[in-house]
Amino acid sequence: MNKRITIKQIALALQVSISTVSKALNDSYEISDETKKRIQEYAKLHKYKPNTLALSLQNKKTKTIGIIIPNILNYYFARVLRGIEKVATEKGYNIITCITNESYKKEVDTMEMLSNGTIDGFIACISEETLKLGNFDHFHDILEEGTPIVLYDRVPQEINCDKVVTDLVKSAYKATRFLMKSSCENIAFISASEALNIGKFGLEGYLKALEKYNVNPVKNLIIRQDSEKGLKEKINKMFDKYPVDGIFTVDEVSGAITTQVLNKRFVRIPEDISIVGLTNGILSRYSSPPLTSVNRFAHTTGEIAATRLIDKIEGKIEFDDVKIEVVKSKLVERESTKKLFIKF
Amino acid sequence: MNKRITIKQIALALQVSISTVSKALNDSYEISDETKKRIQEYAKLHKYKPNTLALSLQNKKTKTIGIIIPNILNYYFARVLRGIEKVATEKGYNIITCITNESYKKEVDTMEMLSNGTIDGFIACISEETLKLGNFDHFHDILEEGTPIVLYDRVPQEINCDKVVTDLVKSAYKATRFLMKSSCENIAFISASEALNIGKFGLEGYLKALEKYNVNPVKNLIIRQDSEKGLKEKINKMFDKYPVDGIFTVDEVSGAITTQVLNKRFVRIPEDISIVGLTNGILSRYSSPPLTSVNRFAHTTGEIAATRLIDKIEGKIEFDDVKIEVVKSKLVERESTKKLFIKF
DNA sequence: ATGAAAGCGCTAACAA
DNA sequence: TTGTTAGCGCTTTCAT
Repeated sequence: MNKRITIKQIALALQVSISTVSKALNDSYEISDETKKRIQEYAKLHKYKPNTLALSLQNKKTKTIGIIIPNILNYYFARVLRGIEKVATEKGYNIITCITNESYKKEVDTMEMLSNGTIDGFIACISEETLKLGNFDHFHDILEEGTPIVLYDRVPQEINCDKVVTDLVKSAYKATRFLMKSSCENIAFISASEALNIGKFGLEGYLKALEKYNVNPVKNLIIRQDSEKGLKEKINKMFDKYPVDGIFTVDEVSGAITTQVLNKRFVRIPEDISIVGLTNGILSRYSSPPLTSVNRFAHTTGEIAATRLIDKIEGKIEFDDVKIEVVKSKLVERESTKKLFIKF
Repeated sequence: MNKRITIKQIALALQVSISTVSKALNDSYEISDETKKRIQEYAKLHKYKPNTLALSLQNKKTKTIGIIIPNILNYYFARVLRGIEKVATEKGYNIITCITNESYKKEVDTMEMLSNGTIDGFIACISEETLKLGNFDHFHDILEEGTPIVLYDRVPQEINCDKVVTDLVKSAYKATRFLMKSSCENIAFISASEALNIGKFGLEGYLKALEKYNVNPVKNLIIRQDSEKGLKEKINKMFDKYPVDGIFTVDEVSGAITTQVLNKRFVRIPEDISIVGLTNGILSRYSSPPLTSVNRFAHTTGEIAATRLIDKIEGKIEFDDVKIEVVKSKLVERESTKKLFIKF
């Protein structure tokens, strides 16, 4: 079945030694042009391709990096992946992508499995469950073995390796501030991602902004849960009771659901209520109306992570030279907020 | 730096031979319990993990499958990936995911690169550019080498391998019929994915449905382009001129943009105009209102593809036993269409 | 019960 | 210019 040809077979067919073939195929100066030509032509004819496995075994380098993604349906992660992929390809690296589905076990298993010669390094985002458990031994083990890791998005302090993050608190702060600058007075906070960074830091930034502008947080204007279940009802109830005129949503789904509720209640966006989201993905872009939101430059995050990892793999950076890179975010104004004439 | 321990080192440390260590670690009956214990304990202590590369080289099996995805930001593909991933994990296979960004060159390069021992088989969706060029030599080559391929979603007849598809024509037919059954009389067709299967077969199904119900297609009610550029304007113009009361959109973005336009014009959905989409992703689910659309069971598609491929890799199916699996689709009723009381 | 040796496909130091 | 040999980490057959 497997018809792939090896240098051994070429050597046999052409009555030369294996090493001659190897050298000829690598265009070594040691081999005569004539022999080279003969060998290369034969190789081409028979579609010879070097066995990557054998090469990797030899070089102790696989030119592959392992990517750990908690959830590929998350648009942010998909975009990070794209960024990684771009840089990896440019630098001649393959990527092997693994999805943990936010599971601790899956994460441990895959990382164990890959760290046995299959990959030269990891770019990982820690799963929700692992984060909750707080058990990072697998990361420590792998680092100890000398395999470099770059963490992105979710980055516990306990793990001593390179990290790429967005300053979510600041981003949330900016988003909330924007609402206040467009003269919203009762700004609600909605999150369906309570367990994640985005939920935690989003709230932090939101509160920080309120404090800065001397607004007292109102408990009933803050909706926090870790799934979208029952969110619609909660939002409706909040609107029934309170004169909300600004909403800060942490994740895209919250933003979308809020918009659905508002549209159904015939509330005008942004005339009656403004919305700003902390996540800028397709839902925000294609919502009716399109939602103003904070763009977290996922693509850049991926690029930085990949560049850093490959530099480390190739020894351009010392293994112990560990760095945290903070990717800037940017508020993208769309139609869910009033135009501001005073820029700040 | 690289502190991974090998059997050789264990052998040296314990003053036994390499093969003894190998056998002991594989729990061979040949080795005395005592020696086994000694070796296994030492291995555990030093966190010995077998080198996957060496194993693969030996076994000529890598237990890895290569996944080719044209565009990971596409929700459908991301879901297919999940399905593949699930089955692969269950069966102890790793996946190495490559994104072609719809580029022919990228596709050829990655597939060449991986088909040299890195993977045992491919699950691939052909890139848009490759489809346009009509050059499938790389697929033929790989198949000839004895590497199994399962194609999904985009499946040219020229390639003789396993395939998993959705019957898009039928799906589009069903979607259009649904609009007619809810008494729409002027049904528009909107596509921003002209170059893709979905655009082509979507139109075919749409026209088929019209024909079946003796409705003459109106050229001006059909909008076809291969990007979303200027789509909004075109849709607006169409609404200005024609009394559209039903819309069939092929891709999610078209659906979302149509909804945006409609909302902006204060057209009520579904009271004034109904919308049905051929793609069921997050945009449809979280749109205002949520869009009725055809669910293509991406997850199932991935599962089937992976199962088929692994069966083939493991020799449970003959290499030449080639099959096309058609995954059924299902119309998901949401709020962009009127409720039908007569089921059909 | 243990070990020596060959081999998976390839490279590279060394020899001829 | 070409070939021999050892070795990457591991398994497996065949001695011992």
